[in-house]
Amino acid sequence: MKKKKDGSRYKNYLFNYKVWLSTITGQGIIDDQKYELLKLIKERGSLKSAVESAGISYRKAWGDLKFAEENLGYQIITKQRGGKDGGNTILTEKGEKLIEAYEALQEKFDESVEEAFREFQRKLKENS
Amino acid sequence: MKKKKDGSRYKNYLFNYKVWLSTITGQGIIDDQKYELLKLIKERGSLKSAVESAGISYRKAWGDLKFAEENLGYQIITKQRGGKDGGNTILTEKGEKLIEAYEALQEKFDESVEEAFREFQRKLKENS
DNA sequence: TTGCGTTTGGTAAAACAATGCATATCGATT
DNA sequence: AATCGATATGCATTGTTTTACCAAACGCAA
Repeated sequence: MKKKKDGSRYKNYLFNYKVWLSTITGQGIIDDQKYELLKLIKERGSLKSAVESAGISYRKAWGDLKFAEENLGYQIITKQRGGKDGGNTILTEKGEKLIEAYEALQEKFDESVEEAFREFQRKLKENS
Repeated sequence: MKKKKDGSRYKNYLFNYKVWLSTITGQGIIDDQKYELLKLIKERGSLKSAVESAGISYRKAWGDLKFAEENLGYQIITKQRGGKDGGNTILTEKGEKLIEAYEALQEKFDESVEEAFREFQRKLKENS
């Protein structure tokens, strides 16, 4: 337990949650990291640029996206090799829908998290 | 997309979520696995017996519990070495409170998950 | 037709996490 | 005091995940 400057106290830990899609065997398909990656692809137009901005390896991001598409059963990005800029990657309609839906999902969870956490804290302190 | 015997269709992926406590640097303190471990300790009275039942290594479970206590700032178990049975591990009051509160947390989340997932699916299919 | 920058994809290395093993400690019971 | 079974903990080994590196394919533009 630490004390902040304003005198209020807070536990030295954080409350976390995560929502994601996986295969039936548990391998991740879409999670927060991939959502961020897709957003970067959308705003930058290339996977290379996106991973550099996100600070993750191209190899992994590329493999993850491939795996995600294989398991979702549809394309979320369209990729082009060659051309004046060397190539590019953009989101498909479905890709856009996916990040929108995922975003809404996160928000929905966020709403209940605050309350759930408070209830958790309160329950912990019950007559102790 | 697969088709079930009754003709209904379902996506070939699962919806997952997880809630847990972590340090401010992201290291896990209490999650579902540790919750299960604590429940086993409660019903079996020893860490050794609990890990054998859970199928995880004693080394890790022991380290995890130590880390959890250090970061929560209080004891969740009391351990005894020696004695007629060689030793034992039981939950403290606070340990009991913790698993109760965590359980309630899970339940609270479970409630909203179903609905959130349905909404997610619906949103994905919007005019597509 | 050569160059450029990106996607594609294989593979080795590195980083990280979990397990196994060994050994010590403890304390009620015999 | 000797025993016994569980806790305590360091360290080597194994296992898994991520990164690094490389070479090739691609196609527009100069």
